[in-house]
Amino acid sequence: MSAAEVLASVDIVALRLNPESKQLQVLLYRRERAPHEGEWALPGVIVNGRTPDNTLAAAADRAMSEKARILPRHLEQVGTEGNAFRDPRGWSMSTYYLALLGPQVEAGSEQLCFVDVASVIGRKQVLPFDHNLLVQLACERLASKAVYTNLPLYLAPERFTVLDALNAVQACLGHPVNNTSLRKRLERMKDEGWIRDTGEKNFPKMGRPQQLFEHTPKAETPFVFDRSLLPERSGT
Amino acid sequence: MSAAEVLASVDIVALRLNPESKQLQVLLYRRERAPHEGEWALPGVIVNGRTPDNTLAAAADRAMSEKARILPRHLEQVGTEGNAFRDPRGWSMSTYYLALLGPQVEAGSEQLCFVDVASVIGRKQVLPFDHNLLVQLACERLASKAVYTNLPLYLAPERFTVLDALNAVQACLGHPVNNTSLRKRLERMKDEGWIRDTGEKNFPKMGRPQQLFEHTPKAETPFVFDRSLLPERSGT
DNA sequence: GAAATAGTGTCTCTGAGACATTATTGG
DNA sequence: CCAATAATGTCTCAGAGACACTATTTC
Repeated sequence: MSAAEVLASVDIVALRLNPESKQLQVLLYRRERAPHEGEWALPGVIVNGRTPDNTLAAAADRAMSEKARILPRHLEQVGTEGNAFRDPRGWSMSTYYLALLGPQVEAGSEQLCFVDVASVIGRKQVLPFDHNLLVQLACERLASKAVYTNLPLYLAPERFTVLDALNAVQACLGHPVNNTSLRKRLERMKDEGWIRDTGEKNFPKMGRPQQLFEHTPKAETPFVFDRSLLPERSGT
Repeated sequence: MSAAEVLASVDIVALRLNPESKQLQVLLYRRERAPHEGEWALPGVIVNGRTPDNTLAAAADRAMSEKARILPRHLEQVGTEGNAFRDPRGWSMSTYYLALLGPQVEAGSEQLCFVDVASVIGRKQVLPFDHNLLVQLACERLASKAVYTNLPLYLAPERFTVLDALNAVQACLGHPVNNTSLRKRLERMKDEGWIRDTGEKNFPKMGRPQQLFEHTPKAETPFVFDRSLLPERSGT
């Protein structure tokens, strides 16, 4: 049996919105074992018949609970990178997941930290293996889904304002989004029972108070809008 | 090294449009080895450090060329199923790809055949492992992309008519599509250089001849439309 | 009351979709 | 000429997007 096998892991790209900068950040875990012991990398677990997981999804859950100690609001498989070069131990594959966290989530441990996604994708922060690439691909998945689903709302506070939602969408897409369009989308989601107006208000330092909404997803699969928020068709 | 490893494979869900019925069909391969020797299953290859592939994508290419002996027009990774139950040999994973073929492609061998996707998804045709599920998930990926991209055109003949394109889109989506909308989409693709009017005509048995177009993709990534062909928002 | 910010209303534009009209073939 | 089918044009509708205007707070 051994001759037919390969090294496999599940890695998590867990994202949150930095409450101050409104930029996307990714959760990193300080590796306890070689290779790359002590370096910051994506949290993940090895999978095989000897680890406790019966499925890949269970392994992803275990990576979140054991390593990250955070229950994500959203978790989906993005893809699998497998090749002969990514791990010094030989041919290996990583099935990587996108996890979305609320902005109030803290690292809360010496083993964990959040770093800006931009610095990871821009290679200013270099991660071991091909983890820079995995972060980039997971963010691309998020961006493409943010165009036509409510996925960004999983990054907003539990009770959110229109501005919170706008910040989340813009962080995912990487470009500014029309305020009116977003309001109409929220209005539609409210009509369909996906968000609720709590009736309460948030009182900023200045200006009119903001309505507080609550995200009440009706299904595992995200809410789908039938038109996109694509920036513009550039004459490619 | 052996204790940390797992059985991994790449499997291909290769689809074509049946030229007569205009229904989606999936390519099957008669298994040469146990388990499930002699049964019809998805074509695939084992991956590990001893097989000749340096990457998963290379393994997918090898599965197409060695087993299916067909060069697909489009090939993309859909996901990875991994668990303790899907293979009698133990914990295993399959990274599965969606491949799109032209309608003129024939099985051309005793080892290969095409069967209707509907009978696979409906479990009238039972495949080994979890291959029924893999076919279903790949078709769902195709359907969701057909809503807002040109992916169905990879299933149409090289020189296609509007009706060919319509049949392809409808087969992917599983519901009827507005003729005017599709025409406008083709018009837009023509303006952007993604399809070309050959100037030639197809002469059916009766009626006005049909313009013949040619698909001339400008990139690996599909053409993206900014509104969907979703059937209607049902009051969920 | 002024500044600041949130929320509403209105208008335009684009593309989906329904449908009528015109065009081009074979019999 | 008629049947059959393709191609074109017209109108409606919904949602993105721009922007003016109104509302509600703090200082």
